[in-house]
Amino acid sequence: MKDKLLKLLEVSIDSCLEKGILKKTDIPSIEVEFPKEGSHGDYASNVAMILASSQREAPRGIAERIVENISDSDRILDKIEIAGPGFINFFIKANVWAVLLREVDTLGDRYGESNIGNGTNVQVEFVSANPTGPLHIGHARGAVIGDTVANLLQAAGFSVSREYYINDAGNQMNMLGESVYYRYLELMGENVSFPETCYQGGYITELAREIYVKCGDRFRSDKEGAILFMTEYAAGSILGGIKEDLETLGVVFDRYFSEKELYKNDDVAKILQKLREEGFVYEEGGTLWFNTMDFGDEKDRVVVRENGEPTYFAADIAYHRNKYSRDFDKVINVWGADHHGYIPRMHAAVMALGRKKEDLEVVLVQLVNLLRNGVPVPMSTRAGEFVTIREVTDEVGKDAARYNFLMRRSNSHLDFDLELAKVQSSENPVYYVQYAHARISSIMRLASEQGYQMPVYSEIKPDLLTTVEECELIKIINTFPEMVEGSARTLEPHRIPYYINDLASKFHSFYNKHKVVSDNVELTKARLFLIKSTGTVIRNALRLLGVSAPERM
RNA sequence: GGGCGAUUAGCUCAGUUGGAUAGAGCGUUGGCCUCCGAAGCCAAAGGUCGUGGGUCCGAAUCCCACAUCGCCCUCCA
Repeated sequence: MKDKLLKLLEVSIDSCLEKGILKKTDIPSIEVEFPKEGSHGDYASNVAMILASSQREAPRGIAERIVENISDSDRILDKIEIAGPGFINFFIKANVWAVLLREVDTLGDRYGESNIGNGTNVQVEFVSANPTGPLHIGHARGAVIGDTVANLLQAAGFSVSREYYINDAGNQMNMLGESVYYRYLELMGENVSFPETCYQGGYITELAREIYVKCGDRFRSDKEGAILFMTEYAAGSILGGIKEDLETLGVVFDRYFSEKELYKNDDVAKILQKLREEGFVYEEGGTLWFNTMDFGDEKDRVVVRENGEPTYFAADIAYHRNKYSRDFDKVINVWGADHHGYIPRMHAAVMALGRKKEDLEVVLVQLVNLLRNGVPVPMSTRAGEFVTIREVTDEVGKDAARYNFLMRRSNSHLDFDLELAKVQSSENPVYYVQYAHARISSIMRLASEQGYQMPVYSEIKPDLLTTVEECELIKIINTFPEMVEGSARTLEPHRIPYYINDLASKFHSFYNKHKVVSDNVELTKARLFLIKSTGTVIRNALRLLGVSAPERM
């Protein structure tokens, strides 16, 4: 509908130019938007006001001429008004709205998809937590946002791959092995003082016990061998647990990429050599520096330490080079907001690799404040006190967990209240939209008991859907594709929950005002078609969020 | 001290990238089930968009300064 109006305006302006009633200046891109106020029409355009400065003329006069030259050949317009400083307000005839539903019917499950991605290969890297402990609530938010961003991009026509980068090569891995080793010694009755720098969580002791049961005291006097083995064992076991936990959230990756591989294949050494050859790095004080300041970073960054070991950053450069070598046109990283300081250096790296800055986009996810009945739940990774993803999903369920993570802009702090999230009432927004879907299903069940088949578009009389509530519902259904598109383009999944909430609200209003199944057969068919379309959109939207659309609840 | 982000109704938050009288949910108050699911609907009350300047026909949105809060300023990951 928007496109049609844009076309009308374009044609009109063109003919004004031909007739010479408008000066041939730069014509800006025309915009049509939804006015908030009902009396301002169904759509409004501000072209006249934008043209005002270049035409050197009052906007209202320009608007008048544009309106006079609009030829509404399809006869969709009820009237056009010029209002305020120079807005052109369009009023659409009530009986043309339902025509828009045809598209929902023909596309079905695919309604909402677009092709702005045009098959571009995109990789979304997210979670990427160290395999040194179970995932906590903050990781869960990143996981759900990353997964949903991937869904959105897919729907927008990108070819998407989900990847988890396993930091299994640094110091923290030795620390993990050591932690298990000390617990292991404790189990055998040795008097050891457990270092403060080690991982304190109870899962470490459990791993030690497992190893003790399987291997006995074999490692008692072989500290080096023990740590090597236990690091490997613990990392594998913890990663396994992470994968299981992610699955309870509905998050599945296409690939897990190990940092160790980068060293094994000499990728880190190779990229350092390449940077050296191309003059992006220099030596100073026994360390190797990357000149990231040349790319806008606030200081240069170390890539090889004084002790000869490459930094995490060096591995990350190698990793990103690897990504681009796999033909990803674009790479999206979902990071915790505490890493925002790393964006400039990563962009520098990407540019040094000969890529455009835009080929790497970073989505920042703010920390989660976990509450129970409004009271903060204390968490400290170091002390091993935290609520894991598993505990959250067990308690509140996948749907409520995901929806709560997705409701807010990812770049703002989130209060996640365990009690609120599992309450099955109006305080909890998930149920509001799911309820709308269940209600639609219920009406359709009733209708089919009375012998109605679910109608397709060609079987209904769209002219019958003309009440305010019906038109409002159709209008919002019609904006779903552009909503998905915008959400994908800006990498802002939170727009979708807001949209569905609106949609559900419009549906409920319609439901409370009008009867779907009535004595009037034609009207019943038309309305059944309307709620069927509504259900399709709710289902499609919830699918993007990874939330189920129940038929009963 | 420097950088980034935030500041919108009592609370939690949106605000379509500069548009008309700033919105939603929760909470509060009052209505709506002999009738397709009341986990719902309708209505009311509630605002100096942190403060002060500036740009613009027009600012919650863009620019500058200040205030408060958070995060980051490792040769840790």
